[in-house]
Amino acid sequence: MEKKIHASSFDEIIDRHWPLGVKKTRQRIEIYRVLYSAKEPLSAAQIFQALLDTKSSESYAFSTVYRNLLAFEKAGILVKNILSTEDNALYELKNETHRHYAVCLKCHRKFPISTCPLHHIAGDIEKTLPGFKVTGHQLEIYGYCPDCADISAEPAPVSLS
Amino acid sequence: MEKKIHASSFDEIIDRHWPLGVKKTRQRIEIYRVLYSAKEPLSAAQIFQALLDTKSSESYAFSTVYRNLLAFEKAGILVKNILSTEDNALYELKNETHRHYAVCLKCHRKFPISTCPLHHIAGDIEKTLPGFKVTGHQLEIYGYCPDCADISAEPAPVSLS
DNA sequence: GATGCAAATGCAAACCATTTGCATTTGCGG
DNA sequence: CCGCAAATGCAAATGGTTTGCATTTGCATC
Repeated sequence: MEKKIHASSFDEIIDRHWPLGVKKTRQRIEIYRVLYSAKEPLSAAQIFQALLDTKSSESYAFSTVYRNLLAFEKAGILVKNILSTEDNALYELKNETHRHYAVCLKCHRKFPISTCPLHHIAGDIEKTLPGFKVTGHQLEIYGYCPDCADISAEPAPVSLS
Repeated sequence: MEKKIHASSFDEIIDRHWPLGVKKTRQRIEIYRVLYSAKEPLSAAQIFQALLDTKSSESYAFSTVYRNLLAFEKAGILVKNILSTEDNALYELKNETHRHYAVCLKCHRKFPISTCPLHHIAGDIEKTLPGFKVTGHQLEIYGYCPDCADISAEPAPVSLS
């Protein structure tokens, strides 16, 4: 595009990624901004809080956050995760590289892992479930992160798997 | 009561699998029985209903089901799953072989798949997150089962991944 | 067997993330 | 600049899960 002397970074990003058929509102843009700058999946509450923090002068409703997360999900630019360790859903933009996380059962931090094992199972599914059309998947690894593994006083591991 | 000659199958199973330190109550045994005879992960509501169906003469409280599912989980004989497609948790006994499921986004049926890809990633995690102690994992495949894939009128796929 | 006490149960109310109804505002095509 | 469908804010509803408390029950002990 002819643009660009240095041209605004975020507006361009928005323009490049904004899903077709989704109306651009102030609230949606801010929610997108929060998600975009997040380093890990966020809960609706975290997103709502972030909105208040950065633009405390403007108003936001919790329901708007939920409705727009759903809109983003339907538009295909967002993934909703539900982890066994959390009692609420986590949301993450989908544009960039596909990732899974290792979740610490103690501190609840999420560490991205680089590999995705879908290829390894795809063939098997073809065989075991002929006709099943795979559209997505979810994987989490549970355990204890280096920081929490040391302190051996682990409270009732509740080992999954 | 006096033992049988033919020694009942289920009592033996119970005895063999019952976790140490968990008090045996009528309700817990019945909950175990329901889980044991289930062919797929069940919700708390399904378990509760099954209790009423089989032993309608006796009383059961919803809270007892939840409390005992938690007790079983802590005792390490049960896994709690939260799928993105369901709005409630699903529970499954852990004794038998470790399994994952392919979940149909339309009819919500769960089809067990035979492979578990953990081995494939274990090495990678060692490398990427040295010191992370893996204790478990969760994986689901989403898509459309043969029955639902045919009927092409798929409502808003909401593709995960 | 009978007894006692901690643990388990039933019931109802509390919780809390998420959803929904409705009146008002806003984006955006004409 | 207008008009209307779509989006928002607010508050109330929803629904799965948890919790407080009085009562019952498993089980170890006598």
